[in-house]
Amino acid sequence: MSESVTNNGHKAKVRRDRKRGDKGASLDDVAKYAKVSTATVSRVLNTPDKVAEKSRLVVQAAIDELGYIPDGAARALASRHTKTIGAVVPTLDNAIFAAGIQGLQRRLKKLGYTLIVASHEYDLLEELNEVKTLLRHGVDAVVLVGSVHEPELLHLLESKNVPYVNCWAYNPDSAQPYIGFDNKSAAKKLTNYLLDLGHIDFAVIAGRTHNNDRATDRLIGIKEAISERNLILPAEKILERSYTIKQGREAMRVLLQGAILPTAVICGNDILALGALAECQSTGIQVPDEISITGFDDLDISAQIVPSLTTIHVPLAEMGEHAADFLVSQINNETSLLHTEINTELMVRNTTAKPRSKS
Amino acid sequence: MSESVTNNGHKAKVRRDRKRGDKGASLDDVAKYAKVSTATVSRVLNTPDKVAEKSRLVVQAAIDELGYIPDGAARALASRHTKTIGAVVPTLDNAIFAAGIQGLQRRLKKLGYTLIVASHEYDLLEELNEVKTLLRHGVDAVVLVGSVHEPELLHLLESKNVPYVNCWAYNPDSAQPYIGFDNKSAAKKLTNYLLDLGHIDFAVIAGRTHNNDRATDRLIGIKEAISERNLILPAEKILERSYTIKQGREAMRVLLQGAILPTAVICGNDILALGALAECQSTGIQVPDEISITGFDDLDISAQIVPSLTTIHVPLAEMGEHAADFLVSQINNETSLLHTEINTELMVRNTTAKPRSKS
DNA sequence: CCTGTTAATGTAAGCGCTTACATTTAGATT
DNA sequence: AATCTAAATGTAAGCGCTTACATTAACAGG
Repeated sequence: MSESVTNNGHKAKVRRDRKRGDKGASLDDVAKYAKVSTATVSRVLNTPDKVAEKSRLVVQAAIDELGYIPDGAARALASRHTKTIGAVVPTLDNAIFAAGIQGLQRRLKKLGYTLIVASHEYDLLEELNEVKTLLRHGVDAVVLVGSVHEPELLHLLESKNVPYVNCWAYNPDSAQPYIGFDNKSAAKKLTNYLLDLGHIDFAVIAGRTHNNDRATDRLIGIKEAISERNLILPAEKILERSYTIKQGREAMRVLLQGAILPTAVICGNDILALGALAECQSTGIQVPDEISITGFDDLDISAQIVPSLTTIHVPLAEMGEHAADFLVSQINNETSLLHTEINTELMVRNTTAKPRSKS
Repeated sequence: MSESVTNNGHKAKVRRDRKRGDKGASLDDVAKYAKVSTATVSRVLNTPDKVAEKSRLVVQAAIDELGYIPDGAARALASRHTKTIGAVVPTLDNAIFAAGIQGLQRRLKKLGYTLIVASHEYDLLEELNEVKTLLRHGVDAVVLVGSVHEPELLHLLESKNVPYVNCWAYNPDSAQPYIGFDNKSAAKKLTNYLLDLGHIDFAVIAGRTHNNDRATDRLIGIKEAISERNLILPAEKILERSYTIKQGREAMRVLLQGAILPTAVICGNDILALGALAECQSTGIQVPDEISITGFDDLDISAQIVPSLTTIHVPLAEMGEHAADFLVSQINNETSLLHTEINTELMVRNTTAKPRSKS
């Protein structure tokens, strides 16, 4: 007897740690329990209407009884899809991305998909890396932000046949899918409103435009609107800053030290505008009496703050939902519109007014 | 000839859509290309030091050449782990969660893990569902928010042997792992500061406490501090609101209509405080001269706004990083501290002052 | 030159599912 | 009752990896 112990001991040790048992039941277990084939169990999971009601009930009972949870990896390997979609955004720190993601996620959940979000901190190479990671995880589709990416990124996606869509921007002339809004024309709309009020002396606190088409387009829109009225926006009145309140304040501080004060300060987004506003408040500058300030994005806080912020409203949740629908239909090989424009709206509030009369 | 066309046509049609080819190269392809076995390729991917440098180079070249990207599903199925971690938070709309997630994600990325975030909108059943979804996707570990969950949730996690940790709260007496901060004592610290200033008439705009241990603990801390000074906080001076600026404003409006005005309004978080502040500003009430206001969380904006907000600072990124480390060490069966407290800090700023002198 | 030892590599058995195809069953039609 | 058709179910071959174990190579010591 004692001799066999050694051997058995060895055998027993083999493969003990990674056996089912700590994990739950498998589809096989369910099949046995319900006395049907694995195929039938799989069918009640995936195509219940192809199964007779009687056996569907038996199987369902077995599933509940055993607390069976399907193994996503096995399912993905066999079916070639993960029911997972990836999104790569610049950052989650900015509410504008968080809001879009929220809408995307909500819709995706309804459609039976899970979202994986990654951020690249405004680094295009990092964006590419994140997409590779997502691909490694087998995402069925990808949502991207804006139109500027590493060339390799789209090649990769296309060569792997993974659907994708660009969001937060809009370009109907592109061969790539877009679901978003026209940053340039929205910025133009805003600027024209200010021009119509009679403003002439502008300053801009723009977001960083490097590798950021949204920030770039907004700035272009502003410039275009101004030059179309034959007015001039001096280069030194255009400040580029990162999207933080602190930077917004700092930029406004710089502006207030200038020889000639602007009557209107157009900010790249609400965060910068909130910073600019705060700086005015702490310096005792009256907004909008002395200076008008505008934002872009319409954050929740923008409508509530005093004075409330004139800005551009963007229905981001809606955008996310459209993106979800688009991608899922792509996955299912259905046809869908390549370009969907989300409409922006100018929200006129209390940080803007006619320019102070020249004294 | 023409007769065979029919048959071939049929055969050819079978399995055309879902073959590799649209997908990239497989590990087998790499092995063939490099003239080594699949095992060797797998080893250079997972345990490169177990492979001779010579063949490692050859394999690496093959991988680059073919643009090989491993199939996560297959890898997960064979290895029993997905290199994926799930987080279920109440919402991403609240910057406090976004910030913690950011820290978590950053660290996880460094450790070679991918984060999947889900939100449950303060619905415990939904939280359970999300965890189930995560489990279906095979996450290796889960991060949870707070200490109140469906009982089934923890059973599930434990029965599947999936490591988890509660964050954004702290309970050293629990048998469950916690990485977070003590909401109650932080709130107490804040309240004591106000008491030390001489405040007597308090009002509280709390977050919804139902199923929310963080909001509950904060409220308890406030109450305790006040009653320890033998003062009274009337029930009608405690308002519960959702975490939105709008609700904060509305609550403050209610408070301002009361017969006897509070000299200090303690808010459940910065969002509510910002709303309360906005309402005061629009009503012409001076903060902090007439009313002191406090928040909790220390959002970026809170330090920049005018007047800047007195609040509790919480190093959320740090918390996320600790959570990442903890979970990964759990996955690797290393031992680690069950409880890690993240220290909060009282940020005294400009929305608080001594109470107005009674006239 | 042989043997022992270790390092490197290869072989092949799954991991837990899905699904094409085969088979059985049930129901309809004559 | 015999035949046909469609619905339900079963069988079993993978999906693309990892890894235990087997085999071979490399090299040291005698």
